[in-house]
Amino acid sequence: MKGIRRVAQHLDISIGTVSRALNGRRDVSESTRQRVLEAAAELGYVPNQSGRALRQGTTKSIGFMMQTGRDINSEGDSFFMGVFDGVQAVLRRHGLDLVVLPCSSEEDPDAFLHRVVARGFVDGLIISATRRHDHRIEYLSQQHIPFIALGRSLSDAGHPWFDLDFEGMAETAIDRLTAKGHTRIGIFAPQSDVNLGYVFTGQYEKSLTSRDIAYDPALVFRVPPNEAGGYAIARQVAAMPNRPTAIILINQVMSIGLYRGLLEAGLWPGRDIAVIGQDSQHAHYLSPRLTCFRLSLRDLGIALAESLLAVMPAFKDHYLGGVVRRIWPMELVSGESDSFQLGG
Amino acid sequence: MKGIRRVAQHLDISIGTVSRALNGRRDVSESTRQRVLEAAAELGYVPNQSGRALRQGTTKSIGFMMQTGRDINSEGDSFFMGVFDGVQAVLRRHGLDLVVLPCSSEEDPDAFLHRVVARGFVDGLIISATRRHDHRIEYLSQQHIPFIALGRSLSDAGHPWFDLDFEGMAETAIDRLTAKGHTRIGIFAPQSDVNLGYVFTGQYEKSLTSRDIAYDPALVFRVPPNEAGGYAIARQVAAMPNRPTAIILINQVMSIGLYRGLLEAGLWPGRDIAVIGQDSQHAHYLSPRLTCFRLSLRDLGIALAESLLAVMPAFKDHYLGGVVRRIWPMELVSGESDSFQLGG
DNA sequence: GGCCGAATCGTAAACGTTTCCACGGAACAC
DNA sequence: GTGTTCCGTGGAAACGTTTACGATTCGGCC
Repeated sequence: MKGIRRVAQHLDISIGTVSRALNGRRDVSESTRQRVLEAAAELGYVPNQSGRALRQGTTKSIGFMMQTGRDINSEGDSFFMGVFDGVQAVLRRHGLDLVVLPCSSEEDPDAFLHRVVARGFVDGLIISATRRHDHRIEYLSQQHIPFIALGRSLSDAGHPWFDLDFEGMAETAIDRLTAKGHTRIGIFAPQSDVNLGYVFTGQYEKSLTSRDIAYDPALVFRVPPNEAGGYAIARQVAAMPNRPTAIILINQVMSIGLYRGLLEAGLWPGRDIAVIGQDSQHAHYLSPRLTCFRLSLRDLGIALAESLLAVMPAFKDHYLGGVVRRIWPMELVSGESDSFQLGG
Repeated sequence: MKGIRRVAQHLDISIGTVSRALNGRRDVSESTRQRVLEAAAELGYVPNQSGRALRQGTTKSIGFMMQTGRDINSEGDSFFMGVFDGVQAVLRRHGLDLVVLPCSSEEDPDAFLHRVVARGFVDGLIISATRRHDHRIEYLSQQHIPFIALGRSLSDAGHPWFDLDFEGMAETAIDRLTAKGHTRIGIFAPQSDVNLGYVFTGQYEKSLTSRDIAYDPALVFRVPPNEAGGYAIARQVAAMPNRPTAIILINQVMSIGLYRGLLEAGLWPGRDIAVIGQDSQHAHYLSPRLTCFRLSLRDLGIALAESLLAVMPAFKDHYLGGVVRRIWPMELVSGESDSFQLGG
């Protein structure tokens, strides 16, 4: 005798009553509910996931699809760990569980997602590494699976998304740099279809032209979004005849490579060239100290999970009906890497 | 009409036949099998996870328990992403899926694991952040859940584990350093119950005494295993009257903090003090270049997954019966951070 | 022709849970 | 005493799948 039957038999009552007692329904007397709870605890009974899911058509778990082993994600692996912590904390409070689903580099992301959804693995989804043109968005919208995309996309199906405030960061950084006399400001732009910060490059151009500074395509560096990319930028910059006087990298890890490349070329951040980057556990230990946009990953995870709940009809208290679009503000913290006045 | 019934109806055959055809049983004619496969592909049918799991008592998925938001894991968050990639690749080839289960910092790991197991979420488990005394090991052994622990533990229940070759690293590093004249060699030791490299400290002492070098407890630094810990070591070292001439850090991220601390104190790695660390995406961009133990995370993940399969009776072709204990060898690659002869 | 075995396929039970429905009894109003 | 309501409980159906088992067909062989 296993499962719910065991505790029912132990108390000599029906399994229906046990189930009702445990699920907090009110058509069961308070005395039997107490006895059931005790017995369940004593026997270490926890409802079987498959049975419950099969019956109620809900798995009580949320999937977080990520893609491993590709340069897409080098945005910062540590990025995810912090986010998971926040997401899981919120979900637990609502009786949900977070299951992270790594799509290996050998598998097609669309096929992977299809498998996950069709198998009925999860009640809702968070997808990351959103691409500018992303089939997953159309698919999930069409299948009516509650989901939220981490990162904007051009495949806008009126779907929910959550993204960093790239516009704000571009404007803030450029405002700060131009105030110090900089006019030649280099940035990183995504190479492929990865959406990573393409909003940023758009705002970059706007912010420049609104200040009557010419937009120079040569200052937009197309490299992979990882340490190697940062290093590559430094090498290119060092070799330029008319090099930029400042560089903005909206990415957690690129500054590591950039620093190394600059230092090798004899260029000191904060003295020979200004650098603004993004905060991370590692960047915090760069020297000279990096001026960067701070980011609490856990708080971001909390907001992300709440945004997902807001598009899940099953959660009436959080449900906001339609589509959620949330932009996460960032705060600039001063370091030494941009602390000089140009032409002074 | 949903699920398997739909494709059965579509072909006007019974659901049993459909199931058999898809599951590769041989009591179904080859012609109907082909028709079933076509129809399934056309209708986009994928067996429902809950139904299948309920019936066969197996979920075809492997859990990877990790703990987020604690300093335990700062061993390197990027560590896991690479490992996941390898693990998932192997599992897929055997029809399994990897689900990563993040235990948030707010939840008790033992309770978390109990919930996962009792709910029948997974067929097997990989547990990380193994502690020296870890209830999870006893629990899983007792429940007869196939699992493997990433990291050794004193709670040795004759259970399967997988760990880095700390003995080899200690011996190699000390051999290399003593050959260059070093006798005062500092190392990092775990603070709490985290097992992180406690094997290393043991071998460290052995390797020293076998070379007639006195073991000095003052050279064993108890700090958190993250960037801040590395930084703390540097500060302590700089302030010591009789400071070590070399430091070994068997951790992916500590060297980042250590470098910063040393440089702030005017100590140059590779000139004033020797440093040996562990490879990582970030450490690769330290300057001067870090002498470190290289590690392919993906390959480690592959070996880890194969080790797990070896303790799962359901996989007869890989099953090795009893307990698996596997030590992952590491290779030292020379950098500049220890490239000087002492007293030269 | 009758019988047997092999090859295919349909039927139905089973997995563990939730939930609808019905039933019995108590309480209450008439 | 009868009817009505309400509460608590048991029984059974249902979720979607796999699989043991039985049924059917067909060919071959005596």
